[in-house]
Amino acid sequence: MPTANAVAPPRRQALVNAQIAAALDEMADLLEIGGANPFRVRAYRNAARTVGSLSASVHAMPEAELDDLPGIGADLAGKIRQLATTGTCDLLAQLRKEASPAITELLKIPGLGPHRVAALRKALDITTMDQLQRAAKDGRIRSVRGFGEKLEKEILQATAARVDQARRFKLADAAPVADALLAGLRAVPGVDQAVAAGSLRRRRDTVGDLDLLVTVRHDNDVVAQFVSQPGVRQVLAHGHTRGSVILDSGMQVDLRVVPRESFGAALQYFTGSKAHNIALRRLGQERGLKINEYGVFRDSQRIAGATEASVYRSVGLPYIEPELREDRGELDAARERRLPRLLELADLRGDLHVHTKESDGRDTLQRMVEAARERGLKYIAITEHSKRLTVARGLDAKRLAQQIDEIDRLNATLDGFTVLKGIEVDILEDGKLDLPDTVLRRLDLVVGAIHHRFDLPRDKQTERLLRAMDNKHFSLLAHPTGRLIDQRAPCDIDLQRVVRHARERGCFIELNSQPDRLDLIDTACQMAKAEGVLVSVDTDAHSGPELDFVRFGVGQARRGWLQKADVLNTRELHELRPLLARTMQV
DNA sequence: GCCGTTTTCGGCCCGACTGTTTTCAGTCG
Repeated sequence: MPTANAVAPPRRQALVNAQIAAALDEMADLLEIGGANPFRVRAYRNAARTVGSLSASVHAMPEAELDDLPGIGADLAGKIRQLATTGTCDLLAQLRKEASPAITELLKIPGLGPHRVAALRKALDITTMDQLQRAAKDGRIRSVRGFGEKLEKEILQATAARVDQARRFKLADAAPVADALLAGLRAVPGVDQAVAAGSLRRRRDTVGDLDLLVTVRHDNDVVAQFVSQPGVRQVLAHGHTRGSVILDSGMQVDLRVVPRESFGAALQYFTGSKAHNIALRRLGQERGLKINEYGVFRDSQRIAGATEASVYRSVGLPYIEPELREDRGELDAARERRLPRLLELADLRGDLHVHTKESDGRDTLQRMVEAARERGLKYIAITEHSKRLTVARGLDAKRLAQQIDEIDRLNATLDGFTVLKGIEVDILEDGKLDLPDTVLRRLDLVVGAIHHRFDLPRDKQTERLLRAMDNKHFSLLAHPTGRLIDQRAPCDIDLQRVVRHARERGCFIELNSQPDRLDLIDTACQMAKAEGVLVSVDTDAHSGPELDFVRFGVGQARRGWLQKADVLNTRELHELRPLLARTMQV
């Protein structure tokens, strides 16, 4: 993650949260390679994580407020302030001067940690990936104390295959792989339970590797079978209780085997996040308890571990949902008995962003209605693209008027289900909408979105969205940042300003459930909630089956602490209409 | 570098696996 490139000098010197976090991580890497106090290194990593998961912009925070953040004291607050305003800080500049910044890249090679990287620099003056590869080819690595032939060979392979590394997989791509592997594990004799843990269970938008957990009724060779199954490209580790492989797809899968009585402790442990677990174990420590993947222990006596709830209970806490386990305040909330009751799929009554064949969807209006009813929904909004988006056969005013009439006719035949009349109107570069008010005013809701000029500077892009919301017919801002996972970075916008403007104008913000969007992300959901703006969890479905994407949106919403009351489309239709009408009257 | 109903110093999460060793350090999750 931390690379020298991640903090390349931006146009203006100021850095946003993610860049500040990357800079802090880079300092941690450089300090670690330099042999600094490991706890000092940890302080920088903790600060990086804290800054990276903040929903508010560091840039706008006074130093005293920074100082109040957990794990950030006066010193780090000063460095963060310097990074935020000038783009660098004295320590970072000094560390980069002392060691080639490229040296942090070497930490990404499996098997190379800070000590070995430092040893290679000392013995062979290696500070870049190229130098490392050459040394491995020449057989010079093995001469360094602590290195051998095998490690040298692995380093050579890893440097050659670097393109394939550090890849993350979309949740929607990883989930079926996990399901198939789990089915295989359950078929192994002696296997009791097989479940997925890790970031998949926490419903992160992307998954770095799969963590699978198995309990066994009796001793068996489940790890041996796991590592030798078809589809495994490389075996990274193979022990009695743990196996680790890389699949042909490049995805890493880690398998852990624990006894049945440890299931809860192991599931808790391997679900993570790492930061959550560290904080939890610290709580245990304060009570004289040791928490590990086998249970909770007082001295050598085991006092909990069969269920996850028993682990949390041992430190005086209620059960914490996996999606919340990021060390973003959930432990405090648990202690104070104010954990949110998270949104559930069954809470949703409708979907406010749906396409049909009329623009770029694949199913007819009738088919989309049937698909929605089959899934227990009470309403959907048909929101085709507007005319600017010609590649999607966007509707002009005339075609939209025809669709409005068609929906009116259809609604007259429906019982217990309603089709809302909408549009996904393009927000033009100047913030105007792509269709005239004369037709927009006939709609139940106007969903607005950006589909071009993603590259505007922050001020202009933000203004563009604010102006769009100033239109009295505007209801809902769709996929607000426009990001596509692995393909397109989020637009540079001041999201907090956008959300506040939405509140003032009586508008709403979408959480788009398409697996490559998941936009808003979790921390942005938290921010919307804090600002009192309802989030609409929609699918943007382009076919009936895509309505099922909503489960990914619900996962992201749960990660954002959203409850039923925080979500617009949990409202029954009679509750929804006044909310939409209010936006239309502004 | 941070932090404190065991406070201003002395702590800071825990275990499996690997490779290079000959009892263990380093890495990883």
